[in-house]
Amino acid sequence: MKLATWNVNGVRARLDRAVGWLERHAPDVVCLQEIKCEDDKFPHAPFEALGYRVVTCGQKGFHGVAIVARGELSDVERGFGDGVEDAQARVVSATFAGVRVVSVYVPNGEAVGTDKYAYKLRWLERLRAWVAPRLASGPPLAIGGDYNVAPADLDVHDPAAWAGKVLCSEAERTALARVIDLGLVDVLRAQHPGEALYTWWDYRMLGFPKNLGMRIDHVLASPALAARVTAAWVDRDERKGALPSDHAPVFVELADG
DNA sequence: ATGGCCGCTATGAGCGGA
Repeated sequence: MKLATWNVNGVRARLDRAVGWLERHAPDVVCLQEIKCEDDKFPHAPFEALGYRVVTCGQKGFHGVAIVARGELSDVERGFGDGVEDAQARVVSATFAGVRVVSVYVPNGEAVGTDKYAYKLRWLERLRAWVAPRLASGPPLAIGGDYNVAPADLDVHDPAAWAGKVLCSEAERTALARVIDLGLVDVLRAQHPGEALYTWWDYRMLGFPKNLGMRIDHVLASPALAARVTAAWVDRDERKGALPSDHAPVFVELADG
């Protein structure tokens, strides 16, 4: 099974690229982030024409996540269901081919010390609380998404410049580590230890040509699923050319379970 | 060349992203 996660930065604005990308790579299941539309505005027809089904958790204008798969998506869950009042659409889950697939869009956090930063840290704690019981029992988990956290300095093109800043601060790294330390595996890092790999490059300042990137998009897998990983890579080619997203997709290849 | 922000909105300027 080929799984991918991609912050598409507007599924309508990126429709041609997204369709071409699906045709070329034929992933079995994709976690999308920043669809930037309400559920009924998602362009279902071109996805269905390629044989995909789509579940969304969207909102107007901002954020929004989806799962796209070549087959049935069951037990769809939108949000955390934790009783917290939260108008932002940032998580959707569904079971596909025996795997609990989760698409997450962790808040950006704006800057350390802001209200949005505090919301980000709370959100990561809510994610931890959501994951814990689902890791203890149930189908294997694949949590793909834009986590907006570079886990280590290796994941940052200029660690000194970014030290203590949003995406790299200790509190964010600790909050993400608390999720991972439940027993998940950062699949891309596990497949490429010690290698500087990035998934996002700023549109400004020649970020991509100069490779001024960060690794903030991750696939976290439960142990049983991590054991099935045969390869993981960043699709840097998708960041090239006309009108790209500022994020590149991450692919994971899984052996049959 | 992999190129100088982009997508969104009760748009046409301002906000948010990371």
